[in-house]
Amino acid sequence: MNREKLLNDMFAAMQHTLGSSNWWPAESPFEVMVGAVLTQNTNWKNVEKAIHNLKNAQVLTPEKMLCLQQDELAALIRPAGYFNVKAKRLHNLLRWFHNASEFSFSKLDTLSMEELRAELLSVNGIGQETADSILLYAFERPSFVVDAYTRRIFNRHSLVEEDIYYEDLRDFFMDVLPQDVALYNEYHASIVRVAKDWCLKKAPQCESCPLKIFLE
DNA sequence: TGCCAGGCCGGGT
DNA sequence: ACCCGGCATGGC
Repeated sequence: MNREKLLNDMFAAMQHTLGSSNWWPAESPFEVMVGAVLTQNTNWKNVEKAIHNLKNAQVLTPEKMLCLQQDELAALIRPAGYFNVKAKRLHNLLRWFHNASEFSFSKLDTLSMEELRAELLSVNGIGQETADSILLYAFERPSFVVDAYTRRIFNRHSLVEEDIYYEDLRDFFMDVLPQDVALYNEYHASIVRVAKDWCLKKAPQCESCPLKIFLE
């Protein structure tokens, strides 16, 4: 099979049906970073409530958030679940951000994408998906984000093994797609929308799914 | 009502 | 190299 053509065709089909997704609704790169941690294994609706609380308390800035006690931060992000671990993880991330660049996104421009990725992964609580989400949606680096939906959908289409490693699944896309931030942004967003709007329905709407024609 | 959501870590084998 | 329990709320 020609993986490059297949991935391009699947993307075109999703775009045709969905249009553009305008994804990761956030008012700033910093809000993206925070949301990336808060959404770990958590419904986005709950994350929105937590972010609302942070804005309401006027602490959605790196300086103020790092000044909060962990239990104060935890109380604010309570609706997002796992609030104690997430408060720790946010503080870990913020301490790194301060040490690495004094809370400046642009100061990290000198790092290569893989260097920056390794830095993020060194933070306790930042795993591969969270790191790639931050790279793509906050730093606007071309790092393809894969998640449980990506694995499920591409496995169902017999394109990858069900237990493929995160890194290998990421390479499955990055080895053939151009290193393009807008493309990766939209590709990941489209996969999530297909999963939610077709696959995860109580009665899956496979007949009308934009990816249907790519099933063997 | 119970099940699950845009994971990750630490400890065990 | 895997496997598993813990972490926790709100929506359906």
